[in-house]
Amino acid sequence: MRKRTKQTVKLDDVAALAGVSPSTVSLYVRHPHKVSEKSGSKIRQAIDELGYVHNRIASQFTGGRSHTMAVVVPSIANIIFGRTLQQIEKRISAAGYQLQIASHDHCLEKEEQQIRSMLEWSPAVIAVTGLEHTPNTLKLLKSSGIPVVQMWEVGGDDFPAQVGLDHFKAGFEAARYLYESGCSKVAYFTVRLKDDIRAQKRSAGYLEAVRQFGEHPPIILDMPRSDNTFETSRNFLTRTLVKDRGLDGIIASNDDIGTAVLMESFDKEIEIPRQLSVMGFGDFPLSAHLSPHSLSSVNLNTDRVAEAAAQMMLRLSEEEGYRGEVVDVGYEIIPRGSTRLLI
Amino acid sequence: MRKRTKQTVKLDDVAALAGVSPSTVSLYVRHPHKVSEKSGSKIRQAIDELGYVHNRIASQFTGGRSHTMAVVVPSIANIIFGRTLQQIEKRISAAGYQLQIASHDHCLEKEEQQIRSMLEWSPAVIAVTGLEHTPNTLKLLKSSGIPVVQMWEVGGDDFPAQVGLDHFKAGFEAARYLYESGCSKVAYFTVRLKDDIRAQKRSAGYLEAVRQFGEHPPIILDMPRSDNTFETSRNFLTRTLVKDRGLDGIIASNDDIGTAVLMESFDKEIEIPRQLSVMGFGDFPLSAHLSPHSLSSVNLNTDRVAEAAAQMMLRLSEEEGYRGEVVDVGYEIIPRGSTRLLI
DNA sequence: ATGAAAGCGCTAACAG
DNA sequence: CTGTTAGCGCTTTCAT
Repeated sequence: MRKRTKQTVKLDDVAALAGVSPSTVSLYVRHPHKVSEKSGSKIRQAIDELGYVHNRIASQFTGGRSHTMAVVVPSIANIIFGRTLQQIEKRISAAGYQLQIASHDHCLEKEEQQIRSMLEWSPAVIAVTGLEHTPNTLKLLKSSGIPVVQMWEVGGDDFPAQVGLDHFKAGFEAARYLYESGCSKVAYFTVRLKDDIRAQKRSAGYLEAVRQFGEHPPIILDMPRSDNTFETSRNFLTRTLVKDRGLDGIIASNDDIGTAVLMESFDKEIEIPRQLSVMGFGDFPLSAHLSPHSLSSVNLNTDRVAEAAAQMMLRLSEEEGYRGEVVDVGYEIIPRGSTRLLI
Repeated sequence: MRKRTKQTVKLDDVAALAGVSPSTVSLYVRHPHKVSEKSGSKIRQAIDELGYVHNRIASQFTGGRSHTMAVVVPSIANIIFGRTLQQIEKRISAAGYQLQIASHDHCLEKEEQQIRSMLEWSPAVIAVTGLEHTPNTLKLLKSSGIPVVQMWEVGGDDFPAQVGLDHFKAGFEAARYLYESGCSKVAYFTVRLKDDIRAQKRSAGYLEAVRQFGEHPPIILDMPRSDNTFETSRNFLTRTLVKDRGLDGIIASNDDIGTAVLMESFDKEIEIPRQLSVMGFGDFPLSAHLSPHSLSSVNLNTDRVAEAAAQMMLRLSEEEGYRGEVVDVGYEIIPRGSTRLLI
């Protein structure tokens, strides 16, 4: 870490040039309208002339108010989280906050580290993903006193502020839909089940549905991590169909997997949805526009999660006494061409 | 912004409990091995007992060294930028830096604001997207003295540190490929051309190719922004085919558009690639795995951009005197099922 | 290897 | 509305 050259222009310099006191300049920088127009214009001019840049580090240090917000997600590249981050960034930067982002690739130990680092910056609020964390993470969060928003799930009582949905129920309903639309043997396709807790919950919902509606043992296909989900998923489909004769329904843990299944089905001349019905999760932008068969999916209400999260983050930061709330954004099964109509 | 309660436990408290001086604790926190094992263990114990959290704000304020890095991109949700951010985050957080992200949706004025905000935190390095910026942005960057990495393009002499590729050439070559593989009338499909500078450059390359190889006026289809690129692109394809009879090649400004074109072609029973050839940009993960026709695309070497950018950011921060370099990652045309083979 | 002292640049009372 | 004063919590010489 190279040492920054000591800041050249500081607030005092501006004050000197403008012929006012430093505190007036400080006030102007933060609340321009609380300063008389006369002083204001002199200060503005001095700032321009000197090229002064407000030093937020010093400001936050002294003032004790935080102007950053932190978000910790499993992955930035994942389309779901990416969209969420995008919306959150937009909202909070408009409110004058800087966004800090960290990811942990579904590793709870790494998450703990990342959260620990975040807390060292004392952000105004921190948003985390999911209900499950290491005991230490929970303790850190609690003792930091920094408000926390939990995103993507609802439940438990570790987080007074949360916005998400019940992944178990979503998984259950997706599978139920397939059975009720005439499938008799439904499998669950997923990647890295061991790591992805929400995928686990959805698959647990699937298991429950198999128990209630299926007359076959559960079939969970847990694919290894890979550079390309589409490729892996395509490969696994064919193998599974050989191994599990009579399979006529697939729940895909996300729409990428579902899309891959559809592509492979086309090549293998599997008739969708009669011979094989496919239901994804996430309702990705492409899903509705696939041909020849659009992909049925469970809409996880990404936008509502992002919006509610951003809103809560802002309120938690600015509203004294507000503790947050539990927002269940729900989910909706969106039947499309890859599944049969309900009977 | 709610005021943080004054930090409970501070370095001095740890020092008192451990029975050493504050400066020893300070040293320990930053370089544990520079403190004797005896003092070290006492300090470690005191930290645990008190639940001390190192105050990075104060640390950075005093020390003048920055432990954050900033990245400014048009969009976080965009798959290309998302993947880049993911990789950068991983690399720099491993090196002990915190990542700050801002986006501006291709609006250069907003970019200026975002960069201005970023600079107020005096990050160790700032990474920006593209060569074009407002004059003010350039001035800000320059006068800040903070090292800058420009990503996604190469050229000009505003940035000594840059990693990217020549979008004009990529656009030119993509179009040339179509002509050489037998197309006689090639159109360019894009979204929000007015805003996306790199898409403009690619389209300019297309224009040049039309001039050289085409015997038809250029056809640029600039679609309005929309919630769903796939939907819009599908709609526009059909209309264009009606209007521009004889169209037998399409360059899509990104693979999402290319994918949509393929989907629509299937529904409209357009024969790919004989009747219509399609070439995308970006080589998105799905493109190779589309059926019945995989999507030919121009690989923009996202991973290399991310890696080189991260590496340069780290070096610029830590290596005295290093000014960065220009890395042209190039691009590769990847012929697949949606284009004919070269003759 | 460790300690004492001197700020870093700004904001927060308070007084005027 | 503006100025004065006193730190915020840490790092950094420079001694020891």
